[in-house]
Amino acid sequence: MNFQILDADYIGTHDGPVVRLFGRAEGGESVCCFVPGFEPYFYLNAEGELDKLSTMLRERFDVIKKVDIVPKFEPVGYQVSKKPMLKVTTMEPRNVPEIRDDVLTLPGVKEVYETDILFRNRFLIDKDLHGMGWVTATPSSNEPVSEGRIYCDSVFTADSLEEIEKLSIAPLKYLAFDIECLPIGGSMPVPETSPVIMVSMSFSPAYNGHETVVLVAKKVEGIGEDVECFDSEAQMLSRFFEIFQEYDADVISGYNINDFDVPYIADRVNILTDSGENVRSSVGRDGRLLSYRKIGNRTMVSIPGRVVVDALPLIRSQYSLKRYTLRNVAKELLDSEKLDVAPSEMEEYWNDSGERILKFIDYARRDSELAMELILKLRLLDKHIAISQVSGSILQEVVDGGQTSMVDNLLLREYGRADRVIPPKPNDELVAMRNRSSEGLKGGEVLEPKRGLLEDVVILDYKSLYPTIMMAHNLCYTTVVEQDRPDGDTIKPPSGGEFVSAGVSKGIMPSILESLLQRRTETKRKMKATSDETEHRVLDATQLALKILLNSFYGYSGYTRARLYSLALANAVTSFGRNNILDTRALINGSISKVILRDDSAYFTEELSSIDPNDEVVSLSVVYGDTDSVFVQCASKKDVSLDGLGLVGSKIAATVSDSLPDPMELEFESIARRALFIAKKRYAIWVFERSGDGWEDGIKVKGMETVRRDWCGLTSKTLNRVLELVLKEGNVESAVQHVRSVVDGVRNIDVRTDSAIIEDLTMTRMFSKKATSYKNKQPHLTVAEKIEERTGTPPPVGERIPFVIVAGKDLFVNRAEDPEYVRENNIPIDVDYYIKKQLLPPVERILGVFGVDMANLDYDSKQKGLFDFSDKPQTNAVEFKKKEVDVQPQQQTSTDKKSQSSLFDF
DNA sequence: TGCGCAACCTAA
DNA sequence: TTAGTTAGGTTGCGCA
Repeated sequence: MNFQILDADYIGTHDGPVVRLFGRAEGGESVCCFVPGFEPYFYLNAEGELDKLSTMLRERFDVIKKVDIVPKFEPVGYQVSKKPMLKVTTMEPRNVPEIRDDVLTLPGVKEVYETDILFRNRFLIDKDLHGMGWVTATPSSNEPVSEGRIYCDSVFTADSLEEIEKLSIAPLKYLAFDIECLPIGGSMPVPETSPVIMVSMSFSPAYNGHETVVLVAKKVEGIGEDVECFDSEAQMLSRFFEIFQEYDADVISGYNINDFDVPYIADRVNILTDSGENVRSSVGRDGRLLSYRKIGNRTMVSIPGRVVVDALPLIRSQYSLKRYTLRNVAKELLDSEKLDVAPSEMEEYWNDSGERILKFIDYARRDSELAMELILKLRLLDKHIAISQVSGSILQEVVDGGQTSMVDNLLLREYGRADRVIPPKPNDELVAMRNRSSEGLKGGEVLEPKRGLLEDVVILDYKSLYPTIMMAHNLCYTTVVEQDRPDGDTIKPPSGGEFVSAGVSKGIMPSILESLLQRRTETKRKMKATSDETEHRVLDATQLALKILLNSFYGYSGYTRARLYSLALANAVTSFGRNNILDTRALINGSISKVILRDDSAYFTEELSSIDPNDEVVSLSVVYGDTDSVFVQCASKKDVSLDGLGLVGSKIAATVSDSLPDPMELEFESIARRALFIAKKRYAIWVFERSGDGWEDGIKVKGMETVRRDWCGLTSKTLNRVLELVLKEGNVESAVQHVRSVVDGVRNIDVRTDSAIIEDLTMTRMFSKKATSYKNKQPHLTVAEKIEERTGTPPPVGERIPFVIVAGKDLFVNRAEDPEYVRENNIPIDVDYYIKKQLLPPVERILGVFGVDMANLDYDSKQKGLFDFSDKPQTNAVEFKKKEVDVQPQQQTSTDKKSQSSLFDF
């Protein structure tokens, strides 16, 4: 039987541990496959006589099943040869963590390795199986080991198990749910007092013909057949769990279920059970009851055999939004409206027996529908499924965890193959030491931008810079020269240290990266070849997953909580990177310097015997660069077409790439017809990218206020318009006019008549830590406190808090207010703050390039005297701009070229 | 007025 | 038993 591995765990039996693989088969059946016979173990590094130690271990610990002497490399450093270590096999997986500390106290024992690998991961790694990978299993005649009912269509013990190559994804079943609770007096409901009154469920594919089902804990007349009514909350919840198990979903979803719905239901079940009701909350494929664990601030939910996917954290990490309420997310990402009953009105709606209760039911239904839509329409899981397949981690681990677990997984696999052991995760003490001992990790190089408006800038970037550096220079934990001296070449990074060359010993990490890169290239090739849309999507997710993994290794190496942490390695990578971008700039400015365009080809001067009058000579100069990118300004006497600039870009890319070791590669990315550099990491460009045979244009903004969530929408919108006018139309005058009209509008805001404007004046900031650990007061903290005063509950840490600044004499931070409250109470906002602090400074940073200043913009300012106010600000601005431009020689040419175009056409 | 600091968010 | 990294700009505030 073939099935895709969704989840894995193990159970203990009197014959030792038995692994359970849960999955979904090609034909659509859910599968639970038992695999006996795999044993837990760890490694031990000791000095002295290993035979004696081995005997001592077996005598001392009766949970040790056997001890073998195996040759292994230590985790870090180039080593000429392996050394004998002990492989300790225990009876039960839990024995490994139980005895690891005691084992360390035995004489001669130096270190223990791989003592904290979850048994299911150990199994998957050793058997070369992967999360979301397909396996073919031969069912055994043996009865499946059973600890009670398994909620799967097919349950069997496997004689043999092997991974198979298969691109498709099994027909997964999704269930999204959402609960409604009855708040007492309009405040936040708590399980101790507020019952669950409705449960809304959405299914994909449908459940008995229903896409949604709503369960209601009271009798209601006039409902449809997809609404079920119950006499009590307990009966309703029992039905929920019954449907849950009957439907047998692979993916359990909802919005904020991890932090709210799941704990709430679990708590309610306990409360109801304590009061004598009978609710069995069976949800696992092994019948496990619904439960959750609090780890620090976060709630972890796991359901054996299924994957719990809360849409909220996924959306938080994948989309940059001002707010992550379901209402806002639905509006921004699905363009659909969430329906709501205000908490204060809920009781009224609930107690109604007519239209309002029906409305309430429909609203509830909508919430689980939206969660399902988010998962399916935004394809939130595709990337995670691909990462699971590529890294080998179980899907739940990929969804919940970060990059560490995927890198761990890949490293464990390859270290194992190369007979190297891996240390356990560092304890807090070691982490503290690593953090303390910091000579520090230096990062990427950011080139000083040439500020102002530039034209014809070719943008190039390094393809996977850090991974390719690691490959090119064989940088790895396993190649760093520490204990043994190599007999052969070494590589000395600019940061210091020494690594053996690939000729001496190829590093494990470079090998992993190479195979990931190769797979990515292959996947992209397949993508181009296929015409099947589903296949294309799967391949696209796969290549993206490969890219994410490629880029995770560097960060891991400099992460103090990583199993393998090496400052020498991480610093080697970035130091090569810094040198590389500086060398690239020198090469382009220096020996390349000019490119000549002739007959749709690009040449260097030395490639041509003479310069023809029809040749276009393009002079190059690097005007900006950040870590792995270079922006090259192209100056020419004549206008150069996009295709011409494309040729220049490709010529530069090829030339620079040729000068670099494989597989480092500079790629031509795009062309900015106009580019405005404000500061490092802050710029806007009118960019043209290749699209089929032609070019596709757009405006790209980096780092400026338009893309920052702690600035108000009014600023973003105004700035975007200004950038568009300046970059696309070259029309500074219109930009100035636009800003003036906006400023005018703000001056005349009357909150009482125009409460919609509040939306545009709202800023948000993340409530990033407990209120007590803030050293300084913050505007969003002020609002958080006010909300707590008003409702009794503060917003949770991690939430983005919206606020506006209201009029008054007090300190800025104290005048932050909840926008909702401002709307309801018609509180006047601080018009001056919005003009002087929100609108004008960012605008001035842009228009200042053309000589426009505050006085030109805020012409209606009541404090005219503060600024050097001019009679004819608009003319002033433009004349200044013209002069500015004329002063710069690079732009002299562009002025000539474009003197008839809109830039100076006024 | 200038400076240092905390806090935020972004680029890569 | 959580969590890849550093570089960099901007703001508000308290203080010399």
